[in-house]
Amino acid sequence: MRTPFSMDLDVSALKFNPSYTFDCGQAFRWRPVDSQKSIWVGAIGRSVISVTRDRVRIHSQEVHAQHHSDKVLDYFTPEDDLDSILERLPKDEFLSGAIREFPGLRILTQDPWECLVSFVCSINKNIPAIKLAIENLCDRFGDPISSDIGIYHTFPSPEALANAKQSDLLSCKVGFRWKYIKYIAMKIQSGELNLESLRNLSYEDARQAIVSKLSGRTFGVGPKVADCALLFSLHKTNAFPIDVWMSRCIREHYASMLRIEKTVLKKSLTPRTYALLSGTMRLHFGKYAGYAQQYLYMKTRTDSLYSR
DNA sequence: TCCCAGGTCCTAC
DNA sequence: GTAGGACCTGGG
Repeated sequence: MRTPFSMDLDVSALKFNPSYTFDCGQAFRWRPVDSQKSIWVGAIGRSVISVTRDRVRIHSQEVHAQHHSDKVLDYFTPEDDLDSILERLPKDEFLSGAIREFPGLRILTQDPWECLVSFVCSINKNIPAIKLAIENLCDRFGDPISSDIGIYHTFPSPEALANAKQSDLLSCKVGFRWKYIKYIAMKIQSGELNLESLRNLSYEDARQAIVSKLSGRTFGVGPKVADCALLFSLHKTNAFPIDVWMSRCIREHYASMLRIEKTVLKKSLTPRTYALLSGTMRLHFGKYAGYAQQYLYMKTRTDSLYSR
């Protein structure tokens, strides 16, 4: 019987808000464990993690978890100085409101494989259903990790999903996405696509590498899913994913400012339209466009909930 | 019971 | 190039 091990990291300097950061749709496995949403629990790599505003606690039965502490800290993107990033963004009334409303929203640096598969699961699903499917995959195909606060599961390895049977994937409620997940897992397992190797590439080059390997026939990685993986795991901060919410946001707040023809926004989001909108927003917001996107996303969604 | 969901693929023009 | 439909399934 191994002794439960835990250690704390002080993250007060990051000035981050767990609720906004974990609930803004960039990650799907974090859960609040109290009604005030002040403590959140999830897994990073092979460690169970609990998080508050000021500290990150690593719970483990594996002593080598000590060596994970750097990796755990990296997940919270400590190199990003939130104040100066937000300061640098070109302000308008809507973005300023979003930043005031959601202080401490940070962009995480997730595992790229986990992030990519998670966003493939997001295709044509609502957020509760996305969370359910991902949790099912982890329970079914991940490794159990025990801790003093309970048993969790790692995110499945590429090998586990590459070798998974169709029926077992379907039992996780991933639906038609099962074949996308399996094919992507096979590409990673074979080494044909190495996501980690894209870390040092520019946004454009990393994007090209993903799209050339995974876009098109049966792979399920279109421009939106690719941009989410680039922003939320490979930390290409100039990526600007366009989804239905962002289309609405642009139509209502940026179309006239950025001289985007309204007819463009009425049409279905073709690859060309996507490239035009995303490119315009990247040009406008610059190096940290992805941060702007997250704040705008939160604000647009929240405003919509209140106006229902 | 029916519609919709942080999209993508396929087919027909 | 692009519009229109299909797609698994759970939530509202």
